[in-house]
Amino acid sequence: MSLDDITLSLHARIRADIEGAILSGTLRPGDRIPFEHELMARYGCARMTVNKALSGLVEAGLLERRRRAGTFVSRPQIHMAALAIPDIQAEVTGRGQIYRLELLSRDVLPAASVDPERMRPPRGAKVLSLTCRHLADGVPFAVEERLISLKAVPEAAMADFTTVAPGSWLLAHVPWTEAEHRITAAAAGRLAGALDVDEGTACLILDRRTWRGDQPITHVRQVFPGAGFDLVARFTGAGGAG
Amino acid sequence: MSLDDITLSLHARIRADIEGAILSGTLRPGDRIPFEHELMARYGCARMTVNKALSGLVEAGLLERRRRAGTFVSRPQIHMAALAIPDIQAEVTGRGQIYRLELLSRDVLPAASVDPERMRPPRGAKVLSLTCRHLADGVPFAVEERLISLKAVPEAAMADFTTVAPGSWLLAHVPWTEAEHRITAAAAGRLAGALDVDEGTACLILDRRTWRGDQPITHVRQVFPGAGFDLVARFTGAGGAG
DNA sequence: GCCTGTTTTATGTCTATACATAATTTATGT
DNA sequence: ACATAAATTATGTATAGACATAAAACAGGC
Repeated sequence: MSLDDITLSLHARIRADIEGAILSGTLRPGDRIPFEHELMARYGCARMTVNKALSGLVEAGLLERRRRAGTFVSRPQIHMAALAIPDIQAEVTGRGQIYRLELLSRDVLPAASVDPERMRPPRGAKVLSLTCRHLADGVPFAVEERLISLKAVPEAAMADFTTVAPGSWLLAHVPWTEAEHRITAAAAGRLAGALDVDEGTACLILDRRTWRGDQPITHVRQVFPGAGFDLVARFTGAGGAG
Repeated sequence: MSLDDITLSLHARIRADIEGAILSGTLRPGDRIPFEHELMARYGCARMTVNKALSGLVEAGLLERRRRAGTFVSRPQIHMAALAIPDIQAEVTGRGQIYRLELLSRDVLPAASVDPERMRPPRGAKVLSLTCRHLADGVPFAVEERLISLKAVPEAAMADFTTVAPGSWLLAHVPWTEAEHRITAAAAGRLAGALDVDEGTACLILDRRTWRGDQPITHVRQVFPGAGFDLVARFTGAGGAG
């Protein structure tokens, strides 16, 4: 037990001890950890206290429990990395740069004319189609082409997207239940002009789709010029060092 | 309460009810959920049972609790997407294609000659440098350039990387405690030949670094030709639909 | 108004106990 | 030997109570 643990509650301390042993490699995937009654004796507490600590670690995916057999350190097969994809405005501001938004186009389309690859709005629905440019310190940072289902988000028809980025607006107004991200690389192509780069420049493309139940909410394709923008994810956890 | 809940334990049912209300949008970010004593009365159970259900949802990030104020639906500021970055061999095999590995080069370098941008091995350590090509049905799928610290993983010096991909081998043998992923787009450049594409072709570049404590384990740069490879993440959760 | 304590209240943590359940081990009958 | 039943055991779930603690609400004094 380390000195700075004195402020932690007992169950948090039990949890931290086991988590530490897993993260340091003392406990390895597949290892059995002490039985609840052993931990109970070691920490001099009730079983519920131990149980709460272990339940938290199960929830976090670090432990697995098998009745009659005991509690084991998880063996993470597929490695899940947490990748933060924040709002572009927040990203730019967070870098200490000045954010500016430009609305390049705004149209309301009938559902039938929407590319079903991008969104499948319900029959008869109207869809708001937006093209925006995000600038950081005056330099093009990303261009986005977005569809918003006005059936799912009727308020979007009234929103002023010349000052608030559609992404930020939706983030604050509309909850989703399902989402899909797709990350690809491609040449800048027809958006090269808006990004101030050459047509052949390699760009990072982020497709994001969200739903609420069965109903599509939005689809956005954000194009970042290859240089200057990375998606970075740093995290702590346990797994095989692939 | 739905009919298929009859098999769930009470705390799981409370949890499912609240989770459902959040995911369906009935409960929105920032909303207060009923107090523990109210849920206790509603479900006719002890407070610990309610508490366990809510604790799980806090752990999962769906709820936030404030003493004296109550329990609230979380307002996810930064949107975290779970992105699965599995082992390439598993990825190819999972697509129903035949995986083949080619080891293009293998060298042991002194720490001093390693680009510190890629890895900062401890003084005097030796580093294994590998270049591999991954093929799916005979077609180049990715090329990787990898460094492995032999100080951290001495067994790697003996491993046969002509049959097992270094990523798969490390995944199975070495636990990490910290990792960093970086995703960029760039032109194929000098690796174009190995990928059978044109030099200017846009490629997706995945940099992955892992540590165990302070000690670096591996750095790998995997280059995927833009066409044919996407990183896709599909998930369920709750948040603003940005 | 503004800055204090004081009270209230919802969550935080913990106990000691009870019975349920699933899986393993041991015993038993044929 | 083998299938079957019984005992064992670790986790799963739940209870009813207790005291701690942080934050909001309220009061009183300046």
